[in-house]
Amino acid sequence: MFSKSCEYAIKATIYIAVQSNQGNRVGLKDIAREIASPEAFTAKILQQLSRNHIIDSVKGPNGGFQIDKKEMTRIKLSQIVSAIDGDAIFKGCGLGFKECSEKKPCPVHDKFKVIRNELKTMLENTSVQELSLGLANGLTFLHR
Amino acid sequence: MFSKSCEYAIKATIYIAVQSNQGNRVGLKDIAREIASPEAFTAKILQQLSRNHIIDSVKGPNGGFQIDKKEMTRIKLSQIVSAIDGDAIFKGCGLGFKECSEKKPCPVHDKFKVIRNELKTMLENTSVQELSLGLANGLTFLHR
DNA sequence: AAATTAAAGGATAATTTTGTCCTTTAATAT
DNA sequence: ATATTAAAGGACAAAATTATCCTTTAATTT
Repeated sequence: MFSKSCEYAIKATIYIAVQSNQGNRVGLKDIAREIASPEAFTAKILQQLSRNHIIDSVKGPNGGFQIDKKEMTRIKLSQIVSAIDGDAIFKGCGLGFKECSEKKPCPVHDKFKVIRNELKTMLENTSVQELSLGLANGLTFLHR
Repeated sequence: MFSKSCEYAIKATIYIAVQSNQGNRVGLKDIAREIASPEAFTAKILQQLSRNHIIDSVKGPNGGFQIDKKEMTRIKLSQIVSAIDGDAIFKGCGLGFKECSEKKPCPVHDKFKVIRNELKTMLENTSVQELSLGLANGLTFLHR
């Protein structure tokens, strides 16, 4: 569904959100350990998230990553997915056709459209804030 | 969403279905041309479909691929997807966790579950027969 | 200002997915 | 029986994704 990079991105963002809510800025090592991801690879992903203004990064001692509390409800899963995987999953054809539309649909177009739109809606309506709450409250988990 | 292999598999199966409904057995070259896929790569995929009893293959002169008409309504999209991509898309966690369950859910578990189940249901209830009709009737397309 | 800390970024490597080529096997037709 | 046809299968290659290592840049602390 999502690329590995995107999975890491979502996990990392949620973890950073939890920590930011507690007033903590977190470093790469911390994040990679917490979400069980390769450190250097995770660094690249965090860079992308930072460039896309999904997270903030601070260099130097006591540096690290954080998310502005006021922005946290604004950030939706869809933005993370778009930033890392692009928007093929929201807009793309189920069979990968470039030109697949209402007037020239592929065989699965109508059936696929329904699912794709529901996925899109779900991602657009799910905030990082919301997901971080479940994690902070111990209702959800980022590792086994 | 689906791998390239799986996209080819679905396209090929639908095309074979249309031809089988018209009493034609079709060869690899024909299929690859029609669905705009690399020939040798498509051959591998057709082998997998054949091994999984989704299509039948016949060697030698006038050989090729076909689908039993009586079986055609039985074959669902879900079987093609399972055969080629496995069942991660039906069962897997949205964030890729091995152990993600109701009692130990990942942060997106509840929201993702809904979409995944709808996708599963759609694929399980969509027959190749059904999709081949739209194509045969000129309502849907396998190329631009 | 100098030393230290941590992210940014470039280069490279491993793995997986996608794609190609060539030989073998099995069926049909002559 | 032999030749021909077309799928099956093995080995290999290219491309994309995932992952690692090392240097540079930008902060903070001393």
